[in-house]
Amino acid sequence: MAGDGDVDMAVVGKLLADRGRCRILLALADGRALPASVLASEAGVRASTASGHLRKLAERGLIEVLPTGRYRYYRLRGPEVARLVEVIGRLAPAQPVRSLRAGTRAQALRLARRCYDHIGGRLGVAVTDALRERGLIEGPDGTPDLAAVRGDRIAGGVSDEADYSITTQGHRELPAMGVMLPPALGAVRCCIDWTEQRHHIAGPLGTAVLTGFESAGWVTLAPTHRALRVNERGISGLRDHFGIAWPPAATTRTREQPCHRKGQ
Amino acid sequence: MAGDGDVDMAVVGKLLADRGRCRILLALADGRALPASVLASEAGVRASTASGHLRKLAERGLIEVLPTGRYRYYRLRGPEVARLVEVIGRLAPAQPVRSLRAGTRAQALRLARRCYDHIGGRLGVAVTDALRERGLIEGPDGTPDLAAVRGDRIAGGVSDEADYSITTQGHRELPAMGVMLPPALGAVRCCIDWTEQRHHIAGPLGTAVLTGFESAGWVTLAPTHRALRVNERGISGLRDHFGIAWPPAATTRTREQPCHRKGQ
DNA sequence: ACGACACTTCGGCCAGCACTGAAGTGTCGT
DNA sequence: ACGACACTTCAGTGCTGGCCGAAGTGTCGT
Repeated sequence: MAGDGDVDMAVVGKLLADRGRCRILLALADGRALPASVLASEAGVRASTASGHLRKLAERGLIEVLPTGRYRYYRLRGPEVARLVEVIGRLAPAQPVRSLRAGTRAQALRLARRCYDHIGGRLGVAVTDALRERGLIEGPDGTPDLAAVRGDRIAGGVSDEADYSITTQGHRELPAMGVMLPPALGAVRCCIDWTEQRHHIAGPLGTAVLTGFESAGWVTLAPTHRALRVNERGISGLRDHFGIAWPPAATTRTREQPCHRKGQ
Repeated sequence: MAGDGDVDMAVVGKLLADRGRCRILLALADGRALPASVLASEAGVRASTASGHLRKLAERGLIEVLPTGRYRYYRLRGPEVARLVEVIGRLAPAQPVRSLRAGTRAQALRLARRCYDHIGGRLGVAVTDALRERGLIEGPDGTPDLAAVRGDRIAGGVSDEADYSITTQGHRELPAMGVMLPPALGAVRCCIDWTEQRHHIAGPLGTAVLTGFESAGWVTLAPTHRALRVNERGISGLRDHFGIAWPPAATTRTREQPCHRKGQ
């Protein structure tokens, strides 16, 4: 009687129940394709174990494989998987930082990272803020950043997504700023950054911004992980076109995981 | 070195790795609060087992408890959890139907169900179609239903969400149709129905439509599960105001799970 | 042709966890 | 005050599944 004919979420849940597999998905969350050996070291397990993980993930359609010579490159299978990673990330606690390297790496990720097809971290939020301040995009009825206003906890009821839209001014000025707008572009999807707890642009506009930045040579993806590095040209570009001072002043201390305190 | 300081998705994944717990979440997916005993039978386990599940889910902030006398009502904690259920549901396969009761129940769910704060199933899609055909909402650059056009598989690259917006005509006519528009309403979030593989309205407008239907007494929630039943008044209301013939002609056969065929 | 390399499959080991019945706590009806 | 009821905690049991090393397959460099 119970749950028959319903959807069996547990088969996907089991895939997400292992730390190693989650690390693999997280490593792929920037949209790149990575070989099995890299994913094994990313997951912190031997090649044989990682191979089993990858097989299971591929069987369920969460990732796909691109065989290339003796390497086998894996990548996320479609944007819905990236969304799944994002949504779970918002509900999950942070892992404790156990080494200096991990600390600097975590900080780099907090600063700027690639989320499948758009920019996350402080840079993503800063760009979103800049676009709004300059009137290129606007929220529903022109409200400021909802999440920032409320400053809520994750479980506390922050509207999970807000829908901004591009203003006529945005349509006019954005192409000049290196952001090529795709022809069919209605509203702007925004999701909440799990490090910043603020809205940042995603969706088609987010993709356009990221590709614009990349083709202008402003940002480059770190070789081993999904952190984005802003180079000299990017720093001046952000300043001149967006009014963003980068890197940001280190006013915000490394804010620890704001999530669920245990036991009610 | 691996994954430190990153987000630990596995702790959430472990919660989703059990069929019983998933059934609990699914039972709560309509936004209601249910007592532990009901959730136990829904999950197909003894009360003691269910109690353990509920404790774990509550500890991680996925659900919250409302103690009322000797009953303890549980409900999802916030819309992000409902989103998580939706997102996973789209990637998960259907459970096999093992009984006649389960079959009719599954069919009722496919027909119309409540998804936390909006309508899903064929009814949700039908309403969305009706609103678009009558010019009350429109997609980016007025495209028809993207998912319907492509007819794609889940993993095949259907845009996971599209953003529609309300037309001026919609702002004028919707209130007369019993749909009270909230003041701040920019774009319309749409998500893809996991039974219909088509867009249906969610977000604020979805909530407004559902509450409009409910307060007009058109639909009622089934007592034991999240299926929505359309009564006489609802049938005529849907016909007169939306041009929807309900119940729909049974042209579309019970389409089986369209998901991942195993092994590439 | 040879070894080095990337990756997979297989067998065995061990930990974690879902499940239950029984016992305990708090609440409701009479 | 008493039993019925909703729910929780606890101790014991059994299975699922992650992990590794060793061995096997296919690919690349020289």
